[in-house]
Amino acid sequence: MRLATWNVNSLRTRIDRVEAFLDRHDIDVLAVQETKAREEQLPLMGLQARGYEVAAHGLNQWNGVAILSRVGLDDVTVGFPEQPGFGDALEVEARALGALVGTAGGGGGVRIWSLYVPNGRKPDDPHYVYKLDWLSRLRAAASSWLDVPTALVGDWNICPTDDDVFDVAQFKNSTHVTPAERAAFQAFLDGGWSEVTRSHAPGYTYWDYYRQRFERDRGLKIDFVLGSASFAERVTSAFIDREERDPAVFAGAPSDHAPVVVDLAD
DNA sequence: ATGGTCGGGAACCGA
Repeated sequence: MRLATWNVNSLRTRIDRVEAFLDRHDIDVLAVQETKAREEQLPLMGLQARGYEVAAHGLNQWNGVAILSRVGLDDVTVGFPEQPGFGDALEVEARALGALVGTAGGGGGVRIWSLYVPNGRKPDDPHYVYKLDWLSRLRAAASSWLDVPTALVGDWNICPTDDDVFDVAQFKNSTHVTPAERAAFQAFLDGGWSEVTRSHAPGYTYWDYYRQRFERDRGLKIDFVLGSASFAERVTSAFIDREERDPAVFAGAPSDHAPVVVDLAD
């Protein structure tokens, strides 16, 4: 089974590229972030023609995540109902989703969570506290799935090491690199999760749109796949599709994130 | 320290 995660920065704007990406790499399950689309706005025709269905989708006022799959789906759970939203009480918290996805061969399901970890904005912003609290709640919620094949995939908005930042000095007053955020990420690893892409696919996964950050390879590594033990042992390879981020390779504007692809043994 | 570029949705906010 081939799994991918990709912050697409608007599914509607990017749909042609998403479909081409699914075709190009023969993807079975795609976890997407920043869909920026309400349910009724999802561009489904081309996806359904390719055999994909939306396994899960959730949206709050400024974001949205989804899981697209062409393999059997089962027992889909959506949302994080115990999680309070940030700010407006009417805001729907739905930036973490879980879906149980059965493998095509039938040999046991894999749980895929499509995550958009809150950005944090600035270390002195209330949203930063919210980010840390959100991660703590996610870890607690996901811990019960450590004993089954589970992957927490998506945009973590954390650079776990200095090597994951093009210039850590530029981030001295910024989120993504603070000790508290790194400790929050490390807590997942200490708790039994394994990051399964780094060893196969080193390098950045995100480059800001401005100042030609991609062309100069001044990026961040913030998109990760954390697997439970029974998921991690099935991972055979992984790669970052840098071409998808390269403005010179494909038609139309790229997302600011590159997709990360993971292969699983049956 | 600021600004640079995107996307959404129609003025700025979020990243």
